[in-house]
Amino acid sequence: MKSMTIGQVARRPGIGIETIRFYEREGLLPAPERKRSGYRVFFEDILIRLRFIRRAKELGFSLREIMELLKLTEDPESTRGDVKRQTETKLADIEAKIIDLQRMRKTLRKLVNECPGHGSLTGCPTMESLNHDPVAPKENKS
Amino acid sequence: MKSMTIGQVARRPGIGIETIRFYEREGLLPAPERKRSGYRVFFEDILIRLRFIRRAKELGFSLREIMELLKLTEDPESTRGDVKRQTETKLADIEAKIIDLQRMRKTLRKLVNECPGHGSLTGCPTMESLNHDPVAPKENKS
DNA sequence: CTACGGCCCGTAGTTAACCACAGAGTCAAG
DNA sequence: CTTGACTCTGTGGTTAACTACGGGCCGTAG
Repeated sequence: MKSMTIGQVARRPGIGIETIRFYEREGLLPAPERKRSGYRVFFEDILIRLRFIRRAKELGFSLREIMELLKLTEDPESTRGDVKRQTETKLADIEAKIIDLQRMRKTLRKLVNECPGHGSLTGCPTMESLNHDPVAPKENKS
Repeated sequence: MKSMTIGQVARRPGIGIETIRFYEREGLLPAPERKRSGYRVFFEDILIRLRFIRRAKELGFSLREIMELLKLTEDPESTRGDVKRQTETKLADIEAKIIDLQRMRKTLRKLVNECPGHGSLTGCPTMESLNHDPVAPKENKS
């Protein structure tokens, strides 16, 4: 088992030393072993953990949600159904966001198309629209 | 000209008194008139302003960007081209976000479909995937 | 042995867009 | 005149996910 210092772990692109300590504080990483000096000692498994976290983030999971997922892996009672439910929830979240953004896109496209792109601002269709047209409300909360 | 207090302005759904003061501090609203008592005095035009802000927010503009837009309306030199450019930029931002989310959606859908939804976590395809599969990286920056 | 880089901890700052609160003055109804 | 609702300012807190910093050990190459 070759051990690593925090700096060696962080050397892998995309992770800062501070981030690792932050994840540890937040409970996303288990408290690592320490040398007598207090230096953290890491092994291969930390890399797996960090990769898990990074990939889940790429999929839109928040750190809080990732922690839920990680807790599942430690609970022998947890099932694939639990994981599937979380994934489905996140999928639904993301689909809602897409719909939201598509609505914005539609309106913005209309504005761009209507805009002559020259002339003074007086009567500018885009500005008029912002002043008067109702716009589909943006949903909130992730 | 009927005047309003800040409370009467805020009575319109969706705006808090604190928000109006916040917008004022941030320069999104002009400094209003005051009574000798110090009370702010508002007129109809504030409602237009607030509506403009709300709609631009619904379209995904940040307050900073909205301020840019508002500055344009006050600069006689500004043209529709200026506004169009901002709108196009925002449209591009939003399209990028949509693509990003669509990529996440695709992966999550795959995970949900592969998931049997029952059984222990050992060998759960979703967890395996998070541990091992490369996932298309999420773009960052708004 | 000394220098220099690595690591420790705790605290605080960052961004966005607010929300909350304390303590004080104001306004209007009765 | 009193009461209760409203408003004022200024400051601080919130959430998310880090990032930075200061002061002080640790470890190792030369």
